[in-house]
Amino acid sequence: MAELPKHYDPKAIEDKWYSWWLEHNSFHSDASRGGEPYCIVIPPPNVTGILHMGHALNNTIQDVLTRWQRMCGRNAIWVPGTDHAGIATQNVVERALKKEGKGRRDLGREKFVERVWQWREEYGGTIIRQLKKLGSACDWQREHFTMDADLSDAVAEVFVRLYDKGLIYRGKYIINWCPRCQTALSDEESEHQDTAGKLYHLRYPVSGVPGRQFVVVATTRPETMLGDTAVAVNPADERYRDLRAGGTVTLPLLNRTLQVIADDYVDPKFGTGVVKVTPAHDPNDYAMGQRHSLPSIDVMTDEGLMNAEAGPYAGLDRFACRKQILADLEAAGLLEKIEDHAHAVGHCYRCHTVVEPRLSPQWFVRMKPLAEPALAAVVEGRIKFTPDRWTKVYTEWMENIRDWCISRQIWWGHRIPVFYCDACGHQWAAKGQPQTCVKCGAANIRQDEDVLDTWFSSWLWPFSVFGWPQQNADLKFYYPTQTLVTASEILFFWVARMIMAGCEFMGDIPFREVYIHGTVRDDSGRKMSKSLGNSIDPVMIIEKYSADALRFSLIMLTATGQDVYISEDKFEIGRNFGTKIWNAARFMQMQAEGVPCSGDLWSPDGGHRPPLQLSADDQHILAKLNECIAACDDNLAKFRFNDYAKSIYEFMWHQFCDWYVEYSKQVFYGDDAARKAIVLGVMHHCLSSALRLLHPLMPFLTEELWRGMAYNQTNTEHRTGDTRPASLETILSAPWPKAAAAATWDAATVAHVEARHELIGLGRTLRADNGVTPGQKVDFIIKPLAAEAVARLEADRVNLMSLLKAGSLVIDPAFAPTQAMPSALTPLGTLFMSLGAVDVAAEREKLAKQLAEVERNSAGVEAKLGNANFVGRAPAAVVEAQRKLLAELVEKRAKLTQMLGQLQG
RNA sequence: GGGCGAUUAGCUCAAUGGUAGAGCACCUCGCUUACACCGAGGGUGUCACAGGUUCAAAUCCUGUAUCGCCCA
Repeated sequence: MAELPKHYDPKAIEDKWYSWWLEHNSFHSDASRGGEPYCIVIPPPNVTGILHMGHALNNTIQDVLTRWQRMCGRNAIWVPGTDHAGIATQNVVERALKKEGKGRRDLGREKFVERVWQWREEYGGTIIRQLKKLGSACDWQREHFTMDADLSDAVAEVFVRLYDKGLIYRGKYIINWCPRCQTALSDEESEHQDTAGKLYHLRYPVSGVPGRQFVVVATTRPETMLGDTAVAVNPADERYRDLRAGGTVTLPLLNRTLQVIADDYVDPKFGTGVVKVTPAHDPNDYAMGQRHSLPSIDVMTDEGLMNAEAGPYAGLDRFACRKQILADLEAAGLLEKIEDHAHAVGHCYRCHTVVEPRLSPQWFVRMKPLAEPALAAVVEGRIKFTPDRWTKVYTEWMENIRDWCISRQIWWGHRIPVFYCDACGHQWAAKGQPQTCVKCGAANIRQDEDVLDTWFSSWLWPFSVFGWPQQNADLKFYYPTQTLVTASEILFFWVARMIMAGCEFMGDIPFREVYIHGTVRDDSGRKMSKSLGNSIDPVMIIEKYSADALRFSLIMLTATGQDVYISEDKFEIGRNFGTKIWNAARFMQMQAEGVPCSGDLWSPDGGHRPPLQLSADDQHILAKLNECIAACDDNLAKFRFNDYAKSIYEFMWHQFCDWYVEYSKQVFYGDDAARKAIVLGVMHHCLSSALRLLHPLMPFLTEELWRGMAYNQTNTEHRTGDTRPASLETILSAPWPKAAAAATWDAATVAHVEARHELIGLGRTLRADNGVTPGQKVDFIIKPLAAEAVARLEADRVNLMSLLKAGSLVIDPAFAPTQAMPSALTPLGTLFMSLGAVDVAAEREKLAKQLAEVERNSAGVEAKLGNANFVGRAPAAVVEAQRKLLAELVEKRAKLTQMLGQLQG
């Protein structure tokens, strides 16, 4: 191939390979191919969505898992799609209509829904395009949308089943109402925000009780007083015995007579011990209303304006009404006081409008019976959460689960499949579009106006995407799926409900493991959000740094399950790493000219062919590669993605580039052709393995180099146990490297190389400490520790001289310095640096400092070993390690003392 | 009010009872024919605080403080 350019240019490459993968259907999985399935279903992003960093992280993780498992030989599939995001999408289209001066009611239901579909056709593909930019290896042939006909059929099927089972009911309850979206929300969709509010103490006039002119009630929402139908006290509260005996309490402003009730719910210690009761606007008050048969008066309209029940306040906005009421009460001398009061106020999760608790007829799912098996699945360990702490959060929620409000007063979504007969009053649920009443046959039937919560389709996702309720081969093969990757925000919304749906409709869990990652935050810890203006656009990062860099950096920074703090400069990590690998490959390419070696000389079981003479450094890098493979396997299996990224980073950058490439230069600059071929072979083995290990994380760069280095033609490894035809054409289907079973290296040799690296490091420190510039050559002498080290060090001579930039190197067991020389104790012996003039005082100071350190350490170890309890109770291996350490320290101490003595003399 | 996290180098985080580490940032030197998106060298951290368990605690237990999240 042509020589690689000096800098990796991802722009030219990422789109090219993604198109190639799509053209060759590389991401497609087919159940009929068999094998062991590995399946992930994507958390479907909103069709209105645009990619943010949370998506980037979430989808990178799924992509890593899918690509990894595919390379391991499993029949891996990642099923993509979007959800119809009922409220959000309707909002978007309504905003567009508003610009035309129209509302949805001007169009009518049918035309409006048409208009939404139109919008979806035009703009709904944005996030999918962005996922592709990111490199997501989704099986796009199986892309689904929750409003598609087959998924809609699943929704209707589920509704009818639950309805017929009595698990869906309609009733008038207090629900969370968003006056802006004009629909009910589920409890989960009402987000509580801590708010610095006020507690208003209101005086309600009392008559018929001697000595009592009024009672004082406290409220955070004074406007709801217009709907009060009672005041309540605790039955044990002696203070209000007189009031309960027969007084009359009048609601100010409206002059309504209020009942006085006694209920255990009332906390005598809160405020005055008297509370106002507004059954139509507060869940607790509603419960009291039920217990005491109180009337409920709804005082607001759908828009959050006061209605006719509010008398003179009718037509006012609820917050304007609050102001007016306070002013009027004040004027009447009925406002006792206002206190600061911090409380949590519900906000609409879509538009952030303050939610109004309101009595309203809605559809609900009875959750208890569904929750039981779903709870058991997790408690019994059939589904495992990572990190484990989410198990408890899940358990708590499931044990205290409340019924799910599933009806929404919007038009975009699955219309509730309940029909009413106006002739006989019959009500029933059915799929399709019945024309007549199933009971009396009358034709004047109508369908419920409401649509279902979007999550009512999402909770079916793990099986609806495979065609359920149809029973087919896909469903059988892929379900249950393996891994679900998600953020904690939707644990209740989605994860818990999917488990319930899986258990109920499939009779089996939807996935075996759930990995919950953290939230992406800016570098000062704030959640990234459009309104804060602190979000970093992943697409911009891809443009600037490449998708590979975005992916690598994000994963590198994400500690398991912890939140991620990012700023733009963090993406340099991935970009720089990509360039580093690119240049290592370039170096190999330059050296390969005229060297008769290409491709991979190793088979996956660790044996190499033909038999090769491996140098100490060859063995060392192979051992490090083996460690790296094992670390990647282990970390990926445990969802420790950052450690997986770090394993490859450390291997490629520090082991391969810093040491092995530097070692190889001596071989390539020499004239031993056989040695060159072996070194090049080792390098190819390392690079082709590392590229595969890295592929799940940096798919584009690794594909480019896989082919650029011709591994698609020369790599001879074959996957074992894979049902697919072995293909090396794309790295995507190349076999995952295997840690060698039988080592091809000698442990003592590997340890020697480690020790030599340490020696070189110490030598470089000597140079730097003594002001020797990097280019300047200087003479070194090694006094080896043991006789056996001499031969090894002699063999290392060229390498040592090169890496130490030595003018000369003497290896002499009998060496005794005749003058002051900078020196260092290394694991292989004492290293001396020969300089004309030496700052003796500075050298002594340095040695004295080292000696003090060694003495401090050895004293500590000696104390430990002198402690009978330690020797008696600590594990033998720990004690042994301490003994060995002490021996080393003692020897070091002797050496340092001797060297200090020599300096003195 | 209840629950869950976090608190380790300037920043972001590892260390899973046995001598506290990495990346980034920063400083010094170097454009040595893979790479300046680079190389070499440079870390004196009351492991938030206070008790306890243990031969041994950043790690386990109990409390306290601060910050964050979830649920009422």
